[in-house]
Amino acid sequence: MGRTAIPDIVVSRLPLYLRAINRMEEEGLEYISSHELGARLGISAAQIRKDLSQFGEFGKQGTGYHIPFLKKQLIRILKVDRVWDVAVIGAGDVGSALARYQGFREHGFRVVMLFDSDPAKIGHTINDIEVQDVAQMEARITEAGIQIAMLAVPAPVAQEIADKLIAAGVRAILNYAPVNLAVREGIRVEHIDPVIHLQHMTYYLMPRED
Amino acid sequence: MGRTAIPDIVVSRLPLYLRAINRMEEEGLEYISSHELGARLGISAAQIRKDLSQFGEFGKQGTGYHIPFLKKQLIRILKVDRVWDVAVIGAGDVGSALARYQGFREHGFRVVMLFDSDPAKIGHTINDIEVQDVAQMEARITEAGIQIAMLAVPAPVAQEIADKLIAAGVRAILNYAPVNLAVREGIRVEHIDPVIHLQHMTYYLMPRED
DNA sequence: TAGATTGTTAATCGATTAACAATC
DNA sequence: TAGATTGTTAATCGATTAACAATC
Repeated sequence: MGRTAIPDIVVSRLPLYLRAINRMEEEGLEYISSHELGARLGISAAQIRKDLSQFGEFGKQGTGYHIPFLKKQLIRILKVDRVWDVAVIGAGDVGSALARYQGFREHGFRVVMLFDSDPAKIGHTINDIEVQDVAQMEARITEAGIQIAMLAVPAPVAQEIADKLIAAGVRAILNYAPVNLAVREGIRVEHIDPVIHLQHMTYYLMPRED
Repeated sequence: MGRTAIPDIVVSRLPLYLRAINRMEEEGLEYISSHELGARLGISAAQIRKDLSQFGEFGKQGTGYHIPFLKKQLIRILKVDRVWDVAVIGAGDVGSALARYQGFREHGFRVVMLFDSDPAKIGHTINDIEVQDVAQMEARITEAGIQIAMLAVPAPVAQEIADKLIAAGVRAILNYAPVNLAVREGIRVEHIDPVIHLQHMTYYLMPRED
């Protein structure tokens, strides 16, 4: 039993396909070929067909993919055909922006808790979400059964808080702190760090001569 | 002439190596082996040695890599041995957080301009950076010779503004808007979108049964 | 029907890993 | 010297692309 697992690199492209498909649906398109979708994403048509065929036969010869149908399939595959509750840790600039961001809801996510250690912030409300004391974090996340956290705390405390999140049952962490988190098998961590992206790009830039 | 170019996937790992090396230097470590560095990053020792050897011989048999020396080399290779001026477009939650972020400076970047279209924001100051009218953007970026921009504007206007940035001489865009930008050859674009990461992770999560 | 495009197989390409001589 | 670890080559592994029969 059990077909061989889908390569993670394939899974990592599905959200990009979904985002593009959403956009095309907004534009009023009804069908899209692998070629057109690939052109938008800078990916080959063959790769898109191969990726999608891992999950089923979603297209039709001659006409391509029906956009509403493909959208539905991608949403189901990525398990965002429900709303996932998310906790945000850290109510600084980044954490506040995440708590306020309106784009989560329509893509399967809802920020339901926000934690900080600063007494000046605790009790205040951001986008109708009360800032709670991080000391309560483990208990509150455990009782709510939250599986996803976004970590926007200072680098020196990120590992310690990540450990507590995992102890509380969190299994996926989107980490905004510029540190590599050590986590046990089975815990997903992804990283957002603008400096990493900028340094990647400067490799290719030429210094201005002035 | 011209050796074959370094694969981009190798370049993309260098900032991660640099971040880890910075951390180790802070911890007071002096030497690091490819094995230890790999363990921290979840990368094989062989890959680290192979990656670094693309740029020179930075290690020593028996002892590994001298941390301050390797740091210096990575900084040079990534061209962050200078300070790059960066423009931020959009003074909403994300743009403001970027303008305030203190972590850029020590890694080679400095936010020097901030633009928005909202008259209520123009003229105000965020972290000593004046919010300027986006109508002035092209002129101001051109005259300052800025090559790097972070784009934190609403999705519907992102492409249009990206086109103007490129016309103004920008060659690297860190795009926070959830759209795929179409850019000509030679322009670097990288993407930060929390929804993409969250949807990647939910693929692997099991729904709570409750 | 003719044209277009899928899903899939085989070929190609590129990246990672294993292994080890060189050497600190 | 003995032990450790590099840089590099060859082997392996996996991902991407090309090609095409099937079919809408």
